[in-house]
Amino acid sequence: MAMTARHSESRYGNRPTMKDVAARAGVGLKTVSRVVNGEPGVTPDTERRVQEAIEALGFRRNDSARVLRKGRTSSIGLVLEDLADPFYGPLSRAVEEVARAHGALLINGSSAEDPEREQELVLALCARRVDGLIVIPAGDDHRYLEPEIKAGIATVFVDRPAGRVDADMVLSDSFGGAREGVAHLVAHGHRRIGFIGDQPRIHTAKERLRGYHTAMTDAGITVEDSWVSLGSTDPARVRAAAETMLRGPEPVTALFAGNNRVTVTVVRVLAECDRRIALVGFDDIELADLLGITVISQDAAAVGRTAAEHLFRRLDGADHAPARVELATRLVPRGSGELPPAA
Amino acid sequence: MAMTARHSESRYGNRPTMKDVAARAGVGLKTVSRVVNGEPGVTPDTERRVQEAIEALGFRRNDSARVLRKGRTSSIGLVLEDLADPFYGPLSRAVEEVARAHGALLINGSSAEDPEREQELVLALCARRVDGLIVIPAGDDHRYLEPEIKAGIATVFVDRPAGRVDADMVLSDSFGGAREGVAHLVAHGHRRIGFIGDQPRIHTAKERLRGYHTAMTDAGITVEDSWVSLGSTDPARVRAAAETMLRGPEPVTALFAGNNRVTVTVVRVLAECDRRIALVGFDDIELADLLGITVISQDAAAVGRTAAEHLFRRLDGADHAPARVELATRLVPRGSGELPPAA
DNA sequence: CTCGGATATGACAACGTTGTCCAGGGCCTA
DNA sequence: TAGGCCCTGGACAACGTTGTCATATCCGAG
Repeated sequence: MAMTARHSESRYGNRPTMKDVAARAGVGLKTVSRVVNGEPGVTPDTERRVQEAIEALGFRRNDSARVLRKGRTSSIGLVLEDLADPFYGPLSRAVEEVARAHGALLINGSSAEDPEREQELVLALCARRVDGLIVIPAGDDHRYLEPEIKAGIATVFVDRPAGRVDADMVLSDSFGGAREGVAHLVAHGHRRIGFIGDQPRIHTAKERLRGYHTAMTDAGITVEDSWVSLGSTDPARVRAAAETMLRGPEPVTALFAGNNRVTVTVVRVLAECDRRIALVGFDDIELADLLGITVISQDAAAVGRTAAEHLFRRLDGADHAPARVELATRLVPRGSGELPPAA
Repeated sequence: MAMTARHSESRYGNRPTMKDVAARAGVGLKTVSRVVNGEPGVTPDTERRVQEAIEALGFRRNDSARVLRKGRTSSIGLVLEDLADPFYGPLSRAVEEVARAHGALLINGSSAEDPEREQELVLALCARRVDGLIVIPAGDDHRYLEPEIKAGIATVFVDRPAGRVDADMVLSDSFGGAREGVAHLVAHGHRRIGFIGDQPRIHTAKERLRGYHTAMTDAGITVEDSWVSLGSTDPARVRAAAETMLRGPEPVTALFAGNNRVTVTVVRVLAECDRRIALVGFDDIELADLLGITVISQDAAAVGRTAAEHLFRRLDGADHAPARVELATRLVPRGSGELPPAA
């Protein structure tokens, strides 16, 4: 007898509608709506009958229809680079918590750092009429969002600035953080300091590189080309870059890693290295305290929370000019950044 | 001149509809629909006119209305415990990739291990008529999902079995993994082995505890009550538990940590400890290789991918009885689990 | 020249909900 | 008892899209 079902011809597998509930309870359609939405003006007795019918039929309101009528989806979209990256998990969770406090659901998507995929995702979210968008840009041209923003989809850009579009942004102080980290190495006696970063088309990567250069210049050090490596954060490439810098007659005595993925690979390389090389990494990492890795820490959860709060302030009607918030980073000394230059 | 806007009275901030596009292009409503959906039967010339109108007005199809008509949302819901947990990031990302391959978006929510919040989230997703659901259960009674499942929302439970409901499940072999890990410690000469786990109402926690007991019994060891600690994974509690087990006249010589959060805290405690205590943890952790932590590893991405593939197979019409898949775990020896008992 | 048939297009209903508005009935007051 | 008011409940339109079906147009064959 384990057959039947699944040959239903109607959508939603024949879900009951308010009309069905109304028929069963012997009341009008609108009365069901009132009960479902907790609106006043229904006698306890009627309400009970309606509730029973709802229960019996397994009715659940169809939010698609509701949205169509009301014009608000109570959902926001978050487009980031990669949910699997330990930096974005807490960020996303923080956004979710704020959304929840405002009764909204969160739809997220990973752009995989691909501008085209970013656009595709963002526009899909717009088609669903999310109330707001939080975007960690992969591309650098967001003019495609102009009609959407004009049409009322509140948008906040995070971590990297929006391209060619005027909107709210929440950033971390990449420049200042990198500068501080490199200066920290300088203060511990290093002069030949390597920098391994992400692709320079990424804003944060560029800013961190700039921080590195500024700190070096401030210290009166001329940066040699071989000390800088930019490109993908693919472990193989980072490993090769690090090994190159550590070889040769004049190897670097310290490294600055441009983000968490770079740091992880560099730590692995250094673990196999006989000399003691100093290291400061951008972004904190779980267990970095136990490994004694000095980092420039940015609070991912705070970034997410700030962005989401901005977003909902907009949704609640805030009407000021687009703002740009920059969150400070924090140097967390744990040992690796305080090593003196190896002989 | 930076005023105006934002006083629009209509919903969606006055977004143009197909009707508007039709009027502007001088064609019928349905023709616009055809163009937007790439349906055949439109002259190139007409299509061009419609495209221009779309461009000029900044039209974007309203998917809410579309969903109402078509009955499919092309979105799936994922309810997990905490997106910020490094175990769930990759899992969620894997689900997203599969969804993307099927043209669906992913809505996720964190239950924070609260059954009530789980139910609230799940039902909100059902109200939005997600096509399918992937749930990492917080509660142990999912009968509330019965009407939804009956109504056609495909559901796959992950990591922990569903409560009192017949549905697809994708689990890791918690029992076998824990048993293997504890046996590994036994094989290295340990007999007084502590177990620190999560709340026993969580299925995986219970299974891992069972694996521990089985391995101990298999080795002919009688477990003392003081060797086992179950409860929240709050660092303070775990720390206290570990410290207690390591104190006293007959301290444990090895610890088995029930999940990644417990492991992290235990590693911290052991780092402050003068004796060398062996450790095996359930779940892998970033950089665990560098710290030499032996773990029972489960592939979060594989779990997510498997679950999502099951889900879409259902959505594509698979009609077999609910299946239960159990994924194997893998012991990864890295040093901490191979330490001999301290004197 | 006519007819069959393909092709392009539009009119209209329907999806399930909510907002507006009106009707009926009970109750209070004058 | 009439008049008015409040309270409850229902009929109906609208939200923006898609499916169905009818119509207009055009082509080629007979």
